[in-house]
Amino acid sequence: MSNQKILIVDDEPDILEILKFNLDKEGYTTFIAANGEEGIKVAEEENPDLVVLDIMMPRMDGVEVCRYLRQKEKFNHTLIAFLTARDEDYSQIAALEVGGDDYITKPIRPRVLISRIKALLRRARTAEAEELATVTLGNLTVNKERISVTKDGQEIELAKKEFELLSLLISKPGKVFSRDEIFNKVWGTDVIVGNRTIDVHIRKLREKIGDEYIKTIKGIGYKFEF
Amino acid sequence: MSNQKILIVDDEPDILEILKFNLDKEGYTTFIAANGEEGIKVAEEENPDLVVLDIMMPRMDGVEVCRYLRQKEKFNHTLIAFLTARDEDYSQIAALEVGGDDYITKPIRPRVLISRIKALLRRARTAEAEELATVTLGNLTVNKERISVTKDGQEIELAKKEFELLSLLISKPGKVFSRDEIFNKVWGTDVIVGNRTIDVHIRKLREKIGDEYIKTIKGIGYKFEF
DNA sequence: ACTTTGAGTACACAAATAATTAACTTCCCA
DNA sequence: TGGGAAGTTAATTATTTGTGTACTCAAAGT
Repeated sequence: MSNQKILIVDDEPDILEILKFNLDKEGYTTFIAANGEEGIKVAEEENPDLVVLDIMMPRMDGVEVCRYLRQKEKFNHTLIAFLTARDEDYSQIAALEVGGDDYITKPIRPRVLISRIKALLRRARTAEAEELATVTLGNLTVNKERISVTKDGQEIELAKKEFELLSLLISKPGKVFSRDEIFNKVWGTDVIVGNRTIDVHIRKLREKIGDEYIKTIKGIGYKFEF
Repeated sequence: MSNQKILIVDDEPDILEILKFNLDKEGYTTFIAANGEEGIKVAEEENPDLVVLDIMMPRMDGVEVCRYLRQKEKFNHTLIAFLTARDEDYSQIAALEVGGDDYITKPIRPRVLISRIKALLRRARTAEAEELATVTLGNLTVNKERISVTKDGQEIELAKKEFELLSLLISKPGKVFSRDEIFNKVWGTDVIVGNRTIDVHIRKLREKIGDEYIKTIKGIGYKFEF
């Protein structure tokens, strides 16, 4: 999962060079741009995972570039880090207001920069992995990795069968699962249980997450509905 | 881990002599060079841990030397400190841009210089190794290199298996690790142990670090939660 | 070489919690 | 309105985990 793309935008060639050199060496694919407009152009083309923006640039400064990028759907998950001279209080505030993920003060120490960048990307990567293991329907969130269900931010504890049952139903919201189907998927074909068993589990689920989600289709089965 | 090598590059023989004298006395192995080219030559030969570079030197100045060194893979982890006359603002900026780790203003006070250098070397030694090997969650800190766990600053001694188990769980806080997963990751696939073994280790861990961190997900496994 | 110590594991039983069943009741809808 | 399907509840059973104790083995200390 390496080979992540980083775009650096700065008007000082020296800095561009140093950063690119260091980041390339760390195994990242690095792009550079000497001003805001060019930065946006490259970003559009390359879809970097991280954009490092100098705040102070002639014509179009970093904050503006950031604002532009943040506006676009496709840069929603792009990380943005600002480079700012120490004590430029205003810049830092503006930078964070406009949706920056980090700011790094100049003078730059390559070593520090690298570790900051690594941390940023690492955090983003785990956050993303989490997102993938997660299904959200309305105010209910099911996380298969944590084996947990959250309702309005409140964690709800479910027993194993309850969780499996809910996972099944929520995997295709709106679809009606017949009792047989539920038996096969949750209990497996070789276990035989009484026919009230499902009901009891459904009831426990409803007790915990609320009655409004699981709907009974009489004579057929159940469906999850938001 | 003492006996670190320091290279000093300066065109003033007096300074070289004073610095070498002081650094030798501190137990460092000190090399000297009177100009940029020589500095590079010695650096290539001796692979010093720290290079102290005078910025103002005839022919090849400190910044150029630094740039050259930084370009080379083998000097990646070499610390570079600049010597600069006070108020040479430009130099300081260029120096740090080019990848310097510190700059020290002249006139030099040996005592101050030594402590700066010590601090630099200490930071480099610890920061780099430690930073990557350390995970902190709430008031628990796990250091994979030192195989130690700290709770509220108090070190807790863990046996190897206990430590491995904790490391695994803490590597993805919140994620539930199934018993199988734990067996595979901690014990390996080729060892077969009784099925109460995990429990016993979990209990010992909880005994040592407190019950509030490791949560049982019945029927599935365990997770670390802060 | 002999003891001591402690990690790691196994085992047996207790405790906790989950799953299932049984016995009802209630709810739809023909 | 009557009968089957689903809901409810408590009781029962099954499963899983926790815990004390004991054994083995290897490392450390003497």
